[in-house]
Amino acid sequence: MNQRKSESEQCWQLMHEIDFFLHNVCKIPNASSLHRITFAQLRVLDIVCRHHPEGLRLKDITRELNQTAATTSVAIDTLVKNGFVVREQDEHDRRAVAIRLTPEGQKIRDNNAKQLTKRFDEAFALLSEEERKSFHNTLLKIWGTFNNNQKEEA
Amino acid sequence: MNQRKSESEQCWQLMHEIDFFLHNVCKIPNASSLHRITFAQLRVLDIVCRHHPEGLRLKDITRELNQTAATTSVAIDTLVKNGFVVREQDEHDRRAVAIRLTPEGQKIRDNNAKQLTKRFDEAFALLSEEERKSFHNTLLKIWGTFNNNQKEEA
DNA sequence: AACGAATAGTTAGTTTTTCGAATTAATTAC
DNA sequence: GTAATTAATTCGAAAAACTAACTATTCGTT
Repeated sequence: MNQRKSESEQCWQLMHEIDFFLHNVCKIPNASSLHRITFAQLRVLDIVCRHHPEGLRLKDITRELNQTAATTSVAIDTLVKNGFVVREQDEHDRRAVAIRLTPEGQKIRDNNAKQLTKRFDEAFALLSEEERKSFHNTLLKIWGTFNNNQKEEA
Repeated sequence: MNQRKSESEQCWQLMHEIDFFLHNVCKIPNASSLHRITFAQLRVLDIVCRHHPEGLRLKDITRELNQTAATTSVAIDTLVKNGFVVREQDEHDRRAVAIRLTPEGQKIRDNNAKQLTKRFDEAFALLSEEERKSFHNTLLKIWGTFNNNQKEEA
């Protein structure tokens, strides 16, 4: 007989498992297809791609990844080294850099995203548009709660 | 008017969000003391905990993590070093090791689970009954999809 | 206008995570 | 009883993450 668990407990455990599955979904068996890029790098590339062609600042990428600036900076280093993005001076603020996608970066991103997206589609196929939206909203709400609590503790 | 996003794009974003959510919410800020454990390590500890007190073999952990044996071995190294698990000889197969939780490891894991549950409780308190149920159902649905897919592949 | 505070980003040093390949030891198959 | 397989470890290397210290620029206040 399975022991009674609170709804909260069930939920975070489910999220744990889903997160784990998601990362496995991202492991493409035919590894040659995840061409010359790791999943973490692809995520950065994806963020930059969504802001093509204006580009965006390192600060913004850091926020979207919810990571430290140092981590992002190093990640960008690798992407620059591989020729997928470029660092440019921001016109308005000379402290800032603008990260922009190169044609090569765009190509890599499109190729890889296509394959991953296909797998995601299957994974989320059972959700209706409405369900996804509602789920998305609740996630944001919960996240908001956590954020507020954290600030209070600080 | 906000531009209509493709279904794929929404799924991709949902995946980013779940991942982001987990990695931030499940980072318990009280990492001050000896009770320091990373998210990846907690995942291993969680697997071992589910097989307490019999323990389980490195091979099994590797499969559950969907990772290489080398990766798992190194992860176990860290957990052993911190006193959260022990390596023991398997009785039936002298090549194999049995990974078992220590009381200290159990404590860490329980403590973590308790805090996470508390966080979700707080967040859920601000949601309506309906919202909570819908969220839970969606989680179950996604989880179910992944489980089915895995079985098919096997 | 000038000073200090705040912000953007980089660099250095460390630890963790991951992989592939090589290695050791034990077990299974024929 | 030898060959093949399996379980786990080790090594070398890269990526990813963090903190802390640092440079350069901008903002804010007086």
